[in-house]
Amino acid sequence: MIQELTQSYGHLFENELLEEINQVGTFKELPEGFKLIEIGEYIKSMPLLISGAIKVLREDQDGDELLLYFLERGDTCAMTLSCCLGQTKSEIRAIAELDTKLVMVPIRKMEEWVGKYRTWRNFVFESYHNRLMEMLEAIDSIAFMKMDERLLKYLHDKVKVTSDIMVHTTHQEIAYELHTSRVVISRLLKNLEKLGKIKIHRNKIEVIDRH
Amino acid sequence: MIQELTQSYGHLFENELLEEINQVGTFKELPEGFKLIEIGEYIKSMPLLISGAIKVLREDQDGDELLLYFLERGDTCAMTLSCCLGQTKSEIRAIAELDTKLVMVPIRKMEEWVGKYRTWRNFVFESYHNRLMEMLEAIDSIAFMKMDERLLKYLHDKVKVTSDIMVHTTHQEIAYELHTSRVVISRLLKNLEKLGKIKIHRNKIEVIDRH
DNA sequence: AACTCCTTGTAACAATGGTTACACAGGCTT
DNA sequence: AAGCCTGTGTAACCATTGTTACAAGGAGTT
Repeated sequence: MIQELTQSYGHLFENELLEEINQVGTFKELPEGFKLIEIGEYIKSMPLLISGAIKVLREDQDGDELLLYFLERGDTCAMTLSCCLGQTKSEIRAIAELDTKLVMVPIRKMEEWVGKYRTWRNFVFESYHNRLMEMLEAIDSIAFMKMDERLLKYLHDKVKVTSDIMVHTTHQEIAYELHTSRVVISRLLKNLEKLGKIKIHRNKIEVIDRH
Repeated sequence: MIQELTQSYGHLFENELLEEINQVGTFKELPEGFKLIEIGEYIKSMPLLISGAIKVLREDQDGDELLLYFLERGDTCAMTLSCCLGQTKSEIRAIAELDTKLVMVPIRKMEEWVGKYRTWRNFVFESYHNRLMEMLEAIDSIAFMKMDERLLKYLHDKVKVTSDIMVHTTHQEIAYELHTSRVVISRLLKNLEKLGKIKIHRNKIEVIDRH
């Protein structure tokens, strides 16, 4: 696992820290769709992403979902981190968006390293920063954008995360993640198709106007 | 200033740290309405709240606003912190909601203390945690609640922050902070009044059904 | 009292998004 | 081919929110 760690985190951490991570961390490969964290669960370790992507979702009391953001290579989940330190339950759900490789690090070590390694500390702070910025972006989308814009942004984001202009999703799934109904998504997708921004296929959408 | 610091932060920090804060920090009293931070500004110091409250707002390109959350005694602004460490511009606007006392601490010190004081480190992490949770709450409100629920929540939050069941605000101001129009707010307030949850006065709203 | 400014009330209408209901198409199994 | 399941298209309708326009009230000033 050490070479994969070095590849993704070598520019951030010194060898000593990489070595420690290698020793206490557990390497995992998750298939697409695998649920890492469920709302209400206690969390015992923290993921360091090597490859693939994780989507982070919020849910309300009625079970309505909303996509918050994606984690990619070099990211960690500050929300997890936050919950760990506070010993609180997870407020979010995390699901592998793609086949994903990552290293799970026990919380205890994580705290120890914050005191021990400056680079780790910076990494943790930067992670918090990134997550805050992504939350802001999520808020912007919901608060200021209309559904058709949100939909297009959603598709572009998916294209970026998966590196594939074909978004393999059903209208119903999109509806869940944007917290709206399938009918609305079908309607708006049809419009986007008329505008030449996408092409609708069965079980997948081709994004044409990426930018 | 040391006694005010001790009062608000004595249970968190050791005397040595309190002493340091006392030496490098600047004590400030801000009148209600004072703008601490504007979007796009660079930030050079970090606020530690002693008393009063700060409201934190987000704005989109068209100048439309949205209230994110309040900071109160014992809080600091993780967003500020985040921007400091990353040397990026502020993504938010911060305005004194009440007459407010606080201590401004230069960034440099702040970073130094993260390495030096365990208690400070914990404080900073906890602050990040709290801010993330408040962002989640904001997202929940916008994504899952209808405008009348959001309005009632807004009023209850104001009551809590100001410790006053009279909310001294115009309908227009509320409309700005919830990112809707004055007419909508007037309409929904009238409804809430009919339901006996509030009483509408000129320039202020009496919240009856607090819980 | 007359005037002015700010705030609130209200009606009428438009736009967006949510709901229900149903038809139909594609792909798979039997 | 017949049957089935899932996914998509579409119409009709409703609810919520946003917009425009105007009336009127409260408070202070002249």
